[in-house]
Amino acid sequence: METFLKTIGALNDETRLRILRFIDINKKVCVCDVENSFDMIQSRVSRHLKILREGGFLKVERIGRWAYYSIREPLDEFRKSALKEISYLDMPIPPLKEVCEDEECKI
Amino acid sequence: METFLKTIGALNDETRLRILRFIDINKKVCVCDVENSFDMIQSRVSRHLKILREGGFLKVERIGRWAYYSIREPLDEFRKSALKEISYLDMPIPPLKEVCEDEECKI
DNA sequence: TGTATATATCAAGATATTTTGATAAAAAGA
DNA sequence: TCTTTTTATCAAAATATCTTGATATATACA
Repeated sequence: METFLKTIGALNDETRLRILRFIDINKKVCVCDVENSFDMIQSRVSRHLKILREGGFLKVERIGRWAYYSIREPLDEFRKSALKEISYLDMPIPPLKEVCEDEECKI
Repeated sequence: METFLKTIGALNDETRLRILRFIDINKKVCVCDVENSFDMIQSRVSRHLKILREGGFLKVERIGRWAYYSIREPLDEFRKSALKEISYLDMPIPPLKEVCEDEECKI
C-alpha cells in the first residue's frame, strides 16, 4: 500500500515524468546533467530524483563528487508498464547537455 | 500527457484505491452502496467516483434516481495492470452493504 | 403540486505537494 | 587549510488536493 502509493506518487508530476523519460533515454546521468538539460535549479532536480528513487524507478551510484542516476534493474512488471506508457507520451524531452566542469563527469 | 496524469492522479489516493477495488470486487454499485459500505459522506464518495471515472477506470449508468458505477470495459493494458497491482494490496475493503430504500436499487 | 431520495457540485478550511533560495555536507585539488 | 564543485536538505511561500457541510438538480411517488 505504502509502496504502491509511493510508486504512483512518483509518477504524479509532469516534471518527474520528463526526468524519468530523460533518464530512460540517456541511461546514466548525474544531477547536473538534468540541471543543465532541463535548465532547472539544483534543489528542485535533487528533490524530484529522490522521489523517483523512493518510488522504485531509479538507482543512484555515487562516484567522487557525482551522483549518477539510472533506471533501477530489474524493474517489476507494473513499473515497466508505466515506463512504457510514459515513452508513448507527447512530452518535450531536452537533449542531454553535459556541462560538468570535470572530465571525470563523463564516465 | 494530460490523460496519463489523470489516470495516475486517480490512483494517488488511498480512499480511491479502496473504492476502486471495492467496485472491482462487487462489479456494479450505486453511490449509496459505497456510502453505506465505507461509511463515508455522500459528497466525498461522489467526488472520488468522479475522479476515478475521469481517470478512465469507471463508467457510470444512470437508472432512475441511481447512478451505477462499474469498471469501464475494455480497459487498456496499463489500467488493467494497475487494477491487478491494486488487487494485491493489503487494504481493508468492506463488504457490500446495500441499504437503498427502494427495491429497484438492486438491479 | 409537494415531499422524499439519490446524486452532483460548490465554498471554505485542513492537508499535502511543489518551488525557490539558503545552507550543509562531502569530495577534490591548490 | 582554504576554496570550489556537486549534491542533499531545510524553511517559507505558492499551489494543489481532500474533506466537510450546504445547496442544487433530477427522479419518483403520494
